[in-house]
Amino acid sequence: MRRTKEDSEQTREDILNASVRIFSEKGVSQATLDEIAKAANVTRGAIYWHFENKFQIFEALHDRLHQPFVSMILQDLEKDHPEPLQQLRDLWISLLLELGEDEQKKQALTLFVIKSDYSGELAKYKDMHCSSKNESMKLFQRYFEKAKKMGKLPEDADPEILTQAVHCFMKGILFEYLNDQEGFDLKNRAPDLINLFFKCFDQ
Amino acid sequence: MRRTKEDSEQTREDILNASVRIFSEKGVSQATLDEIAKAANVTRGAIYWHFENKFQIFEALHDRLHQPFVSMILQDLEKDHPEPLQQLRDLWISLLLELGEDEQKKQALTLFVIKSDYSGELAKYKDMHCSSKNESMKLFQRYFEKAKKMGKLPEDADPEILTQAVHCFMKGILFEYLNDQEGFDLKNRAPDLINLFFKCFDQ
DNA sequence: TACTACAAACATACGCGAATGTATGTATAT
DNA sequence: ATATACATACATTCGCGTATGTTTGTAGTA
Repeated sequence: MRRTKEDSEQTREDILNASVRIFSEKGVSQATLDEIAKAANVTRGAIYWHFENKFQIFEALHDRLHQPFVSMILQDLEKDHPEPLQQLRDLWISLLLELGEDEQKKQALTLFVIKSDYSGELAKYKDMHCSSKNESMKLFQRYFEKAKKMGKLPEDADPEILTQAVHCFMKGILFEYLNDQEGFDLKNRAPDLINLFFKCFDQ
Repeated sequence: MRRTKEDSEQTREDILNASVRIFSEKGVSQATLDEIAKAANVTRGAIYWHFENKFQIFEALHDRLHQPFVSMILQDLEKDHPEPLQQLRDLWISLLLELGEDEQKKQALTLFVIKSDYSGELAKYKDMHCSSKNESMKLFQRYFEKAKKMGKLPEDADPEILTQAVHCFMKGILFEYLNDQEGFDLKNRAPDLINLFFKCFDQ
């Protein structure tokens, strides 16, 4: 049996990695702790040592995904790009292209976008997820506000509506891609789709 | 106890209506047959009389939603509208506005767009759902093909990509609205969002 | 440095409730 | 009279949480 601090931390990571895989495949409510344990090469005892229950794992996974995402956008916003709309467009294209290469991220996004219906026990976490979404939406809105201040947008353009539109579009792309990864040629289609959408804002 | 044919059919409908409500609230896998039975004022015995199991109810609900939708679009396509893009835009706006008034439809869409993750036992129905989606996407594509033939679109415009874009956008709007109906002012926002998107295609 | 005691880090075993499917009972329309 | 249209009763399974057992790192002591 292993018992050093590093080993323990590794076990925790193993459990999280197994969980995101199982959760994304079967949904949180359909996944069993025994299944996760087997996938992580531990027993349910180990899981209960590190987490209170299935939903605490879910919460831990959410943090692991969301926090880096926010700080990444914040970092991108720091740059004083001369064309904020182009910057946002490029950000989304690269995000989608990176996603196509990162199995872990795909699993995590599948979990939080598609497979988590936030009902029953998960309802408690809906607010958490909603406020995360609003947080990142406000960040995206800054791109449009920047653009408007720089005169890159029509006078009557409403940054809030534009943000909502982009957000819906991206959510839809993510949803469709994650739902049918083979049928959706992300690598070739993502740039076209995004470019098409951002043409709305030209002039 | 009731036992005429009409009563029996009414019981079946009661079960379906209760199911779509419970399913949309808690997700298919979290919903129990006992809960559905109570909501329909019957016992589990009645459910097992009319359906094999929970998933047969799910399948029956899918048909009840999808078939009218397809025939409605087909009917709309029959009209020889001079501006197919405008026609599609108006179709979507009215679809969304009607949705806001129709609690049953909201429940059904919530079920099939958000709450059904098609994993586990539901995996069998993913293909069914996917082909339904492709079927309606091909119908939407016809609007763009019409428009292109009429010279209402640039030469290099690809109807398939346009269709995919619209589809992603609409899915995103639906998703966001259904996920947070109070936070999303569908009645006021839907026209703005759709109009914004369709401006991509003007010239 | 070696020895001890304790607690960390799990594994194993147990009991429980909840949901499912089926088997059986029953009233009534036809 | 019989099959329909259910209601009721029963058995089984499955997953969860907890209680308990076991091993080993590590801190304290001398």
